[in-house]
Amino acid sequence: MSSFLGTYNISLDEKGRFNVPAKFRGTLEQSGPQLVVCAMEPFLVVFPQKEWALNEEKLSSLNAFDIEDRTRLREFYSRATDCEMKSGKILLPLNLREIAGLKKEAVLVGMSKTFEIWSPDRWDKQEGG
Amino acid sequence: MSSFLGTYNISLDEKGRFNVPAKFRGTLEQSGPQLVVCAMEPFLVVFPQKEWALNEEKLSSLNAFDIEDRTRLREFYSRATDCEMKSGKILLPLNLREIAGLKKEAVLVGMSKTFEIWSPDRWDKQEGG
DNA sequence: TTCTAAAGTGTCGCATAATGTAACTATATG
DNA sequence: CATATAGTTACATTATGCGACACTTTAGAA
Repeated sequence: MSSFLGTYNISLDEKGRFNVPAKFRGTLEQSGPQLVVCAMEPFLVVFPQKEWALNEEKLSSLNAFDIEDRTRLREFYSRATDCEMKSGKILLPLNLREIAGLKKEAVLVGMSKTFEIWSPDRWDKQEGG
Repeated sequence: MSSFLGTYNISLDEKGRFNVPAKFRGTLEQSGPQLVVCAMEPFLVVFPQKEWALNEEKLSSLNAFDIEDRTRLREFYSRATDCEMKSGKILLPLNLREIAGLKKEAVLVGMSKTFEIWSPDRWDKQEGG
């Protein structure tokens, strides 16, 4: 077990926090409350700490002194935020909510090792299309 | 979690200091308050002491008798300044502020092991483009 | 040296944002 | 229905960012 599966409709409070669904909570707690949220264009991706570390390893092959490589690294890191689950909740920073077009409602989508956060209308669009 | 992530809008005081965001502060404190700030053309890069040392190692593989290598080394070292975080703040020397076009506002961009400092307009330009 | 201006440093308080707690509502389970 | 669990809202508490100000140090001129 312990992988993120399924789709959940959740709501954000006025500060941008949401309750982690009970089934996700168990999976998250296995790797500690630390996690990284990263904007990937139309949606957000939540990485548990370990999973993020694996990603960083892949990125470490890029050369920080090469302009193009550095730009790619920047795109990735600049839109990431480390946060943690506290009292069963995760706070999404304002800038990430804006990038993802999140207001009051959101859709969580399990992706096995990670899960995604969509705005409901974007989700419906890509579901329908 | 000890890596620099995310984007922060910060402001410089009249002396050119800025408050290090709380999340960066923890990461910085792990390697001591000592750090090196280095100009990399349109922006500045802040290296914690340890990370700077690793970089020096890499650069030491360059050949000091090769003109091009030597030029790269010179570019790198000549525009670096060592400074430190004091009372949670970092003072950016005037010459570096001028190189980066910094006035009152700035954008901090996490790059995992280091972070960058941009002037807001340059940052918007490279984001949009 | 002494004076003066400029640059660097520490601290405090306020406004705002982040966080924890608890109460309340909804949904599921038997 | 009664109970338990999950989800939501609201409010109290705490932390953070930032400006203001005072003090210290440095550098140069007289």
